[in-house]
Amino acid sequence: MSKIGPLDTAVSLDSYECTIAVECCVFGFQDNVLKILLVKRSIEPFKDYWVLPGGAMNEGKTLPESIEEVLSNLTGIRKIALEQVACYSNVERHPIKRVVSVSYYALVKPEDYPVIPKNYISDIMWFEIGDVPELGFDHNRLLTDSLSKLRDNLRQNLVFGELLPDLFTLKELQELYENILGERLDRRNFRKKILQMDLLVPTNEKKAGVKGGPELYRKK
Amino acid sequence: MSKIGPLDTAVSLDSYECTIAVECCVFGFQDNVLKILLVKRSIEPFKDYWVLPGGAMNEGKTLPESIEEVLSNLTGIRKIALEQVACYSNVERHPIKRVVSVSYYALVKPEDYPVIPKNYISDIMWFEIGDVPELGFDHNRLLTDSLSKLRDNLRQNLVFGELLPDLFTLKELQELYENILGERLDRRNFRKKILQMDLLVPTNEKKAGVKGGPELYRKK
DNA sequence: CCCTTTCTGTGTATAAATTACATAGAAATA
DNA sequence: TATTTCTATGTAATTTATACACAGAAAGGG
Repeated sequence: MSKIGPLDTAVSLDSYECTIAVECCVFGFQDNVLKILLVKRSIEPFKDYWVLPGGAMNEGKTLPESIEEVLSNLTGIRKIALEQVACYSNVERHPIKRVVSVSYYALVKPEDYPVIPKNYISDIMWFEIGDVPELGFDHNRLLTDSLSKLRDNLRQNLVFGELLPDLFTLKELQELYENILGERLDRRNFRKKILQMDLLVPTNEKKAGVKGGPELYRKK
Repeated sequence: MSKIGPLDTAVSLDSYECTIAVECCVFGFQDNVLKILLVKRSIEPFKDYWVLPGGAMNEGKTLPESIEEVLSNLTGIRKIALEQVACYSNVERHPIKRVVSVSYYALVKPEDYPVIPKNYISDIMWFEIGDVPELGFDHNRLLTDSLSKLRDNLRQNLVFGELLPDLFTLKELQELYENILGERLDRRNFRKKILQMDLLVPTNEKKAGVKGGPELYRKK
């Protein structure tokens, strides 16, 4: 019976316990640029470093629920679609204690959540994806992995969550794609491909204030 | 400063701790069928249920290291390529205590690991993927998710780990693909596609005992 | 030993998907 | 009202994926 010894650990009540944290890459699209929400730590370790918003999993809550709680406290963000990315378990990834982190990403509209302070010195801020500084812990790695997963998802489906307003032009959607994928796309081919996915509905409304008077679309 | 309260949990030393388990879908290919290694529990909860091999993460070990330890104890399997699949955190997924599980999959050659007992009543056994019974905990779900991920990976790259012997024919490889993907493939188109991936090397050796005398290949 | 069976190995024609590319019309601005 | 800058659209070329048939080699049976 010793063969199944290791299995018992799944039930034994004195097994090693450890803090589980959730970290979330909150992506937003604003001023035609993909942005990421970061928070600045006010305590050690990594005091004054920017990191991904996150925190410990709470007793009686799942990981997504814990994320929602963290984000809700920080920004008022709630009920957003979360995508699980990966789990990080390196022993020395937290300098003080053992922490295993599970990362998620979320896609939101920054303008829906007034977390952007007026001044530039702040403990919570949207960063352009190209301007992300060195982050605390292994969070640059988490961000890279989340972005990869987002790109993969975007290439396959048409998932852009809450990144755009309800009504948007095809050009705005294309610019979102170009921003996330980091490559330029042909306008006509993009329109063709997106429209034949049959996930958008034209509204017959025109966007004012823009030359050409582009048509507005909405998600089906 | 209350805004960043939740963040502090990542460092506070009295945060909620919880058991972290790793579970592994060990896939093998034998007798031309995709199989999965299951173990039978000898203790409650889910006594006498089959489950995925797994166990608690150990102090000072990463999750992959913990998996390797579990598998090494069970089967002598070691140093295998693991792919992380997902993390499961439902509160009631373990009936006795809170356990968060991270699942992985691995691809091995069953014949390398003599875990198959002579008789059919056993605590560790390879199951054909179509004959998997109702498993303990939420392990049917974990298995489904792992299989999906394996299929996705197989469709994109040429990843079949240790599922085949060092030397194999293209037909054997094709049958592996067909088994995992659950669909039939055209022989000529499959050969064309696989060969132009430039990941196999022909050996000029012929497989004996098979009509037609097919050529053996090896992974580059 | 020969005949039959069953496997291997190969190429081409067709369809589908992707890419490249240019012009005419509408709205804004000066 | 002239100019600018955007929108909207179709087709040809290329690449990729799919469908499909026959000749030769090895094994097995009589």
